[in-house]
Amino acid sequence: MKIATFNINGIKARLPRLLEWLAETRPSVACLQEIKSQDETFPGNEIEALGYHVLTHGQKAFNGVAVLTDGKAGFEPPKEIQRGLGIEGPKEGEGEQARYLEVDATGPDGTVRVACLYLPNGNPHPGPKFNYKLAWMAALRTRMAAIWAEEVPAVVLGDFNVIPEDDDVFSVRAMANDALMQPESRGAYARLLGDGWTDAVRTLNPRGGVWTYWDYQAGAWQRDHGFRIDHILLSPECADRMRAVGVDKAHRGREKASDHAPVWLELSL
DNA sequence: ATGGTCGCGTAGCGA
Repeated sequence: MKIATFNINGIKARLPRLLEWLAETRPSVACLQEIKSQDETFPGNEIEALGYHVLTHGQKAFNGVAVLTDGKAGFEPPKEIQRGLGIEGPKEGEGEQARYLEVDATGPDGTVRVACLYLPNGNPHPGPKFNYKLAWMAALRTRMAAIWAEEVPAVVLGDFNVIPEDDDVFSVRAMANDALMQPESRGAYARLLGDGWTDAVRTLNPRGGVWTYWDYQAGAWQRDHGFRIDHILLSPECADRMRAVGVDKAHRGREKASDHAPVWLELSL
């Protein structure tokens, strides 16, 4: 089975590109971030027409995540396990932002726990938004420990908004003050790996230089000024079954593209 | 140091 993550940066602007990507690459499970839509107005019908089941966790205008499963390939609708991590947004009285959706994905070859996440950006640093990011990462670590304890095949993936190492960014100097690569952000990410989770995308090149995001500004795509912030973490039950991993880089170069490229993993399960 | 570009929703915030 193939499990993918794609920060689409707005479903209203991205629907044609999303449908195209689904049809061309046909992931068994697709995790979407930044749908920027409420559940009621998410265009599920057009995605279902391709044979996908759709589960959304959205909010108005910002954030929002979704999980799709390939009904045509014999996958059941995503079975919801948990939405949200119970962390209040950084603004007073704002409530919780829509950033986490955990499901069981069951297909012909078995069940995988899939946690789709959109981690807070955390800029500007320092400040309340950065503190919110760190609190969110602490809650994520707690939740991942609970998943670990279930000893099920599990994949935790999405836009982590963390550049893990210096060789995961086009220029350390250009990004030095960004929340995405502060020592606290990196430390929290490193603790997840220290807990035993495998960074699947890192295996593409252990020396770095793999990008999943290119800014819209300053000709970043044309200059290949990118960085790696979309990650796929595997429980031990999945790490042994990893068969292939990749970045659909060409999709970043298309008309009206997202600023992220899709990232995927093939499991022998 | 600044400005550079998008999306949502239709001003200004978030990235």
